[in-house]
Amino acid sequence: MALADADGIESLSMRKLAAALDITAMSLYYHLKDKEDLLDGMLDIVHSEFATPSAGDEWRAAMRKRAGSTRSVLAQHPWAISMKARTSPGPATLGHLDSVIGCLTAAGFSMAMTGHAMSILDSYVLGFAQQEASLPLDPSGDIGDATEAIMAQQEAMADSFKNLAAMAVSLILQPGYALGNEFDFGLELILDGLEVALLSDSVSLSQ
Amino acid sequence: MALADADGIESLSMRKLAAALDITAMSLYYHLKDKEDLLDGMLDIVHSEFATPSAGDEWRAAMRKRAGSTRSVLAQHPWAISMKARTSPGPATLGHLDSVIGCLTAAGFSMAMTGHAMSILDSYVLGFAQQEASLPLDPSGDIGDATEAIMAQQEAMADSFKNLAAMAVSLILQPGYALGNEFDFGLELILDGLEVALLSDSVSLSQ
DNA sequence: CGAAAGTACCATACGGCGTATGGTGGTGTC
DNA sequence: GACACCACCATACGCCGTATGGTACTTTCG
Repeated sequence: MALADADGIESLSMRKLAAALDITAMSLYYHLKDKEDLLDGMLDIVHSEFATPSAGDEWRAAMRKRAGSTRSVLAQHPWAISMKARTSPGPATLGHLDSVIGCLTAAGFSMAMTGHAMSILDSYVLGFAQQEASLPLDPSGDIGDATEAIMAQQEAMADSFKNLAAMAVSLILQPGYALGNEFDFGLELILDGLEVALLSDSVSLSQ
Repeated sequence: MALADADGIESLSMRKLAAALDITAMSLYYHLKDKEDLLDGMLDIVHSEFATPSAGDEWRAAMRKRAGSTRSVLAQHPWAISMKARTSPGPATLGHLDSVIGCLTAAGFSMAMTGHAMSILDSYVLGFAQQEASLPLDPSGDIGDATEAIMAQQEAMADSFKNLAAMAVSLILQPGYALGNEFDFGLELILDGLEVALLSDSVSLSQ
């Protein structure tokens, strides 16, 4: 994982991993079935780093914490993002999901509504992490260094893509703009929506 | 793209692509700088398949159409999902974004709110597509074939992951459950939230 | 006309990859 | 003292992306 964080997942080879461990490539195959097996294990470790709700947590706070930690963990291990859509989950992955379901049902969510909530939250956070990872931002989230590169394309865009150009100058290039702010907006919007859905859900159940 | 759709992106090599075109691998390098160049081009074509809002479209309908078409296009080209987070957008990508910005600002969204709306919608749809692609579902979205495999793990899970097991039997394995239904729930929740935000946005602007 | 320039393709080769096959020496057990 | 097991390794095969340096054929132009 240190190698993948430093040089990118595509440059992690069995030979390089072995060299970092002072053994040869083939020795790895005593411990691992194949490279897939290695990646599955790495992904499960990533899942173990996500904040997991404890029994009794208030659901909104728990989901906020989970979303935030997921985002920051995935920012630290960007290679995990595209792998998250991987079949064959490990124990950490399953345990994490289990706690989330427990938290939501304890808060009064029906099983169907729990499924809805997890689907929308997970999709949002995963998608956001992926978009965030694709931007040439420094870790602060500030647009910083990229500004000049964008300004260079600015003239070419002004003709063909007027709206895009307008957004660039009046929003994205403004000092203080950071994609991180967008994350909270969307997350709160979703949590608000879920709260409403939760209310009508429990009403319909109690009738 | 046909090759990537059929056999997966990881099995698309310059040699195989060349063979499919009845030329040799090195001949491709007359037309392409390198393999990255090829992938960038493929991704831009995918972007051109997304439904793009026309001037004057009602924003909710336009965003619904865009989200739905994005989802189905990405389901058809699953390899594009992990590539979507790719720097160096092509003309189709930029043109698409431009139209979306135009649609939202025309509907009364401020530039900041347009940014919020695009961020949350794009994150949600992209994340959902990624999760959808990772599930072993048949194209209908029905759980179908996977049921037996899940049932086999069922006993092992019942002990360690009680909530997960409960969700499996009472929700996911129920006949008629399909992940596709989750998509619409989340999308409408987000659109509702944006509508509320749009109203308070224009109120605060008119004051 | 003939030469130069440009276009589309190709043969060969290099270093890297995942991993199949078949070892090797050290340790613990009965 | 025989045997099994553990952790590691040497060699080799068939892939991969692509650097280098061609080759025919067509178009352009003095």
